[in-house]
Amino acid sequence: MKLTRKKEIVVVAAKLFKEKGYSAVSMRDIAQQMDIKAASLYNHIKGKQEILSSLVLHVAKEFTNSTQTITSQDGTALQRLKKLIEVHIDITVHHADAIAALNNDWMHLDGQDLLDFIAMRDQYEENFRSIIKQGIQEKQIKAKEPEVILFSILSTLRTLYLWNEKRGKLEVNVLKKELVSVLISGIV
Amino acid sequence: MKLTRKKEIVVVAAKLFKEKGYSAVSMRDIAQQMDIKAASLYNHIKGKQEILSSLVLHVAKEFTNSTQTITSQDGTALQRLKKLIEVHIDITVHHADAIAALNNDWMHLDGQDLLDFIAMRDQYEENFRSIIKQGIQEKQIKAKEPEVILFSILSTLRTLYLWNEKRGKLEVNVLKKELVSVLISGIV
DNA sequence: TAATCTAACTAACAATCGTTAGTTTTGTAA
DNA sequence: TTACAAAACTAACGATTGTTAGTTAGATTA
Repeated sequence: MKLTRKKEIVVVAAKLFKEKGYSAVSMRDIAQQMDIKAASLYNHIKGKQEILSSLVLHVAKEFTNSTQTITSQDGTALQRLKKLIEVHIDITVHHADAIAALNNDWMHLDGQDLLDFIAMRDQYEENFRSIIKQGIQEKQIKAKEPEVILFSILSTLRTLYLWNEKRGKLEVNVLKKELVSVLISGIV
Repeated sequence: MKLTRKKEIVVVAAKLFKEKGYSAVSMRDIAQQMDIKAASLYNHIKGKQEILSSLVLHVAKEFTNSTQTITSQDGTALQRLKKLIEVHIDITVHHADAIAALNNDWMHLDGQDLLDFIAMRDQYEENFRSIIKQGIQEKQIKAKEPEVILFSILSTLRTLYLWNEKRGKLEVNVLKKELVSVLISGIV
């Protein structure tokens, strides 16, 4: 497998992107972190853009697939919502750095990659929205503004990558249970 | 007042920073948006860093002051929490672009500005945390992991600047009421 | 009118950017 | 040992970066 070295670059780059953003990280920064020279990176990747798109599109696909699966399976809206939150937590825990790029650096994708990303993002959001609307229709969810509910839950899930570091001793299953409870039942 | 032109630069820059991030926006980009040349910007500002720090520190102070006021006034934890959410919405609506920089570009501050920002951010978070702990102690808030509650509410508020655009016809007072309800009482 | 100030300009700087070309080292298989 | 491929290297490129110096046009003040 030639994948080893390339993936290593992507992983190292992701960590740097998370701290300073795509534009503020130079190829020389990435190379230095790997104890090689910048030019050597080009033995393994086509360019800086490829690092970003590997990173972002891969995890975006994971989100889209998971969400699609949940939407296609049957279950009540709340069951689906719970599953959605749990899946989101799982992906976040395993790809925290990539999610930073997905949240903050997607606009630096170009050409078809950018279009693909936006399409996936829209589809993901639409799936989420339909579950909430289903819940309101079935009267499982209190009929508030669906967009406010969508926004609140999605914001929390998307920012989770930042808090996962501080999660500390909080075990993943505990986090899932707590977060599902807070997001669905509130805090009072 | 000589402030006029400088503030204009800061406002224009904020809008660009919001879309591409601080590092991806050049002085020439900012100048072009104002129909002048990059060098002319330096008649009004010391440099790129000053734009960022004006932007970020100003709104950071506003958050810190508001939070400090709420914490020092008396009231139940839930009353304070509600007030906190409302204040956050007000500031967001009036300074959406600055908040983008505060969320995404603060790490590009340097020297004392960076230290000041981090201090304010920590203080803000600590005030928030103490209100939640107060609520748990007074049994107004269900005793879950306080950090999970803090994280959930703060994430939603901090990302609000992104959704404010799409808010559309949703009036500010409606948004306040809905968001307070969703964040505190949940959605079921 | 003359002097001053404001805010724009042109031109250029040193540094850094992503990237390419060509070369050398290193590890593995015949 | 020889041959080959993988992966590193040096050197350099054209473009862009933030910024400075010196100048000029237009408005305000003395």
